[in-house]
Amino acid sequence: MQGEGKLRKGPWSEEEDEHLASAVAVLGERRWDSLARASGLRRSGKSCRLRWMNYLRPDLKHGHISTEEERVIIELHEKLGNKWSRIAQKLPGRTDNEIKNYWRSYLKKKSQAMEKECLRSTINSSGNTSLTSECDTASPCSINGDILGFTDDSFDATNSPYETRLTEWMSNWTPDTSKSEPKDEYGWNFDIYHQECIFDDCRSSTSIWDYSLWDGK
DNA sequence: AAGGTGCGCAACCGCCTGGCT
DNA sequence: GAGCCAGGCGGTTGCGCACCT
Repeated sequence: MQGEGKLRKGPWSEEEDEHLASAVAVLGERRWDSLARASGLRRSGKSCRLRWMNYLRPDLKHGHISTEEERVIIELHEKLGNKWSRIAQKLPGRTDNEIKNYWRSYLKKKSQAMEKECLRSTINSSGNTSLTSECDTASPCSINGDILGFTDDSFDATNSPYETRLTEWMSNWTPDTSKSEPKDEYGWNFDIYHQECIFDDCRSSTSIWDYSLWDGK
């Protein structure tokens, strides 16, 4: 298609950013292939669109996801699943890519917390560290070792297609009903995190963000 | 100080969808 | 209705940086 040599890939330079911004100012946010050609940028239309949408758009927020934004993401993900663009529509200034990346790291933290909880429950109930029936029926441990056929070391809960299954599983799982907390006003259950804190005798938090800041020491 | 490891994020890939002819 | 194409979207990869040992 592009008869004028190879298209550039990889990170965008400042000059390219400026060039793209000027082109968008003149031609508008559409016809990205034509825009890419007309601007002289040796980038694909897709690449230009992505760079503009995810980085250069003037209305974008840059920086950490706030607690409130996090709440919205969790709530909407519960309703919509991995519909990142739909979720992003509800968060002005945030991109689908940003939310998707955020969710992946969030999910990773969450799965790690659950593995800890699973181990803790086992230690409490049996006095040793081997997995028992408490963990091996429907927990991350069983997903980890039995159902999906991963070893503990190789398991990565954030990778699809297991991500979806783990998400579904987590939305239903209550690790220890004797210590369960009521759901908050958004219908979200913080059991896992509270129990981690109880275990280390440092229970003071009431939000998942608080937990994510806790480094387990 | 150097090497290893984990994390965050930008960017790419490939499939899907909708509009146009 | 069929085919084509641009754009949209979700999944994945890879790089750079910070932190740890």
